[in-house]
Amino acid sequence: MRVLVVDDDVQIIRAMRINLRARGYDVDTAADGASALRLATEHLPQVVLLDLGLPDMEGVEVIQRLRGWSQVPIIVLSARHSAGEKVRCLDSGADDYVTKPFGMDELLARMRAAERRAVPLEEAPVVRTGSFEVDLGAKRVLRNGEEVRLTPTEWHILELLARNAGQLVSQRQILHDVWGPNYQNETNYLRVYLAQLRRKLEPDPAHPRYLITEAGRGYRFEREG
Amino acid sequence: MRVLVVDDDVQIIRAMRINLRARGYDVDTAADGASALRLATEHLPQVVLLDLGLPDMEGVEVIQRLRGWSQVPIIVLSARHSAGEKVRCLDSGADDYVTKPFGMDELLARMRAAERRAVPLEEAPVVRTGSFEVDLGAKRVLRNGEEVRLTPTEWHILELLARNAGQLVSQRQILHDVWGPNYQNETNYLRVYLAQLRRKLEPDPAHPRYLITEAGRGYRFEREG
DNA sequence: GAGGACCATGACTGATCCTTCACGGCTTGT
DNA sequence: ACAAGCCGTGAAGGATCAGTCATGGTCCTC
Repeated sequence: MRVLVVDDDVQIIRAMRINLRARGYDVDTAADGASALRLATEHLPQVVLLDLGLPDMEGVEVIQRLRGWSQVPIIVLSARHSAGEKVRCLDSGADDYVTKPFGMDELLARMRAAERRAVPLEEAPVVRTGSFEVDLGAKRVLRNGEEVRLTPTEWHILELLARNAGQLVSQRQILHDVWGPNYQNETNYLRVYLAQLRRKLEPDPAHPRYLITEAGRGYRFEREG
Repeated sequence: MRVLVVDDDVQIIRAMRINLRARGYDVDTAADGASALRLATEHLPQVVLLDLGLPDMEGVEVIQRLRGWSQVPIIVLSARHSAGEKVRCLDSGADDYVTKPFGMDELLARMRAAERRAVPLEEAPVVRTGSFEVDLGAKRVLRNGEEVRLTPTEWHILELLARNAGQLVSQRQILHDVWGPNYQNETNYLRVYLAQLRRKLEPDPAHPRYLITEAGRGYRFEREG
């Protein structure tokens, strides 16, 4: 669940990032309207928390430009209690308007409410190869139409590689993403799990076509065999 | 555009009725939870404005019973500033929570926001498997043409899985949806209830074909055996 | 107040998964 | 050719997770 936090106050950004991370959100942050709009197009967050009073743009303008192409829930955070501002934001397309100071619990509840009724816009993110397909939404892998059973760790690694299909993912990055920051030297694990993934997915596990090793650098998910 | 105003204060009822009428709404009013629920079923309002502190029923209960069959936007109006109350209402299914005193303009803007994103209600889908069918609209399960009796909790879990048929649903998500945010570690419950569901629905409960466990990941409703 | 339905909770057993190690092949540089 | 890394493979112990059964509690009905 990805959330985009837009605020020009570094303190707030930090506090929000910590709080939201702890609740299991992936957090993007932006300090101005332009980078907010860019990040929104790149990462497609499921919720946007928008502070008013950005340096480069009116809040209403950010809302309108987001609404130009996206239905993502927007929750406005603001210190201004002006009723007119609330009405303008809500009528521009914001979903909710919370005035500072607010409790984190309340904000989280409002985020859940917004997510709950969000249009399930989903484009089906499925990564296909010549031999199997990875359904990132359903969290499952099909090979010849049959489901392949993966363990949590196996899936975690495969998902990471598939989301970066065609690109090299470094060993450090995999270890960090899957096992956390304290396992960056356990390249052992990668060898074991990559072997298991190949055994389950590759036509000829001894000569991988899709899960490619780049010696000393990392691994790469290749779509075309 | 019909709106249902629920409040036990005659003054407020009158004021709201006048204000909303002037904006072109058709207004129903109820002074307690029971008549609110009855009016909601009879007139199918497009928005519900719900005051807390009704004489006969907790606000959360009204929300839950409405949500049992309706997706109508619910905006809670309350003099209580307690954060816990807000969280409970929002997590029970309320769309917004406005604290008194509030400006009429703000309320109207929030109503417009709620109406805007209200989904035109979907047709009741039925999820079929080789052994039974789940009627999400009628909230019941048929097996060999006969109704299977499910307890509320069993149904809640089955409904969640069936709505996401084919997709993996994590344990956390089920626990959060069914028991609330404070039960995310009670994986015990899932084991017990999944066993009960299998006993009632699976042809061979010891070897489930439709309610699939993925160890460490979650559960999956599988349509095809 | 007796009974039944439903829920919460704990204990036990079996299954699954993770970690770790050992060994051998392959590549690279000297 | 040899040594040193790096990688792939298989297997074993221990940790974690799931299925099952049993128990006590609460609420509602009769």
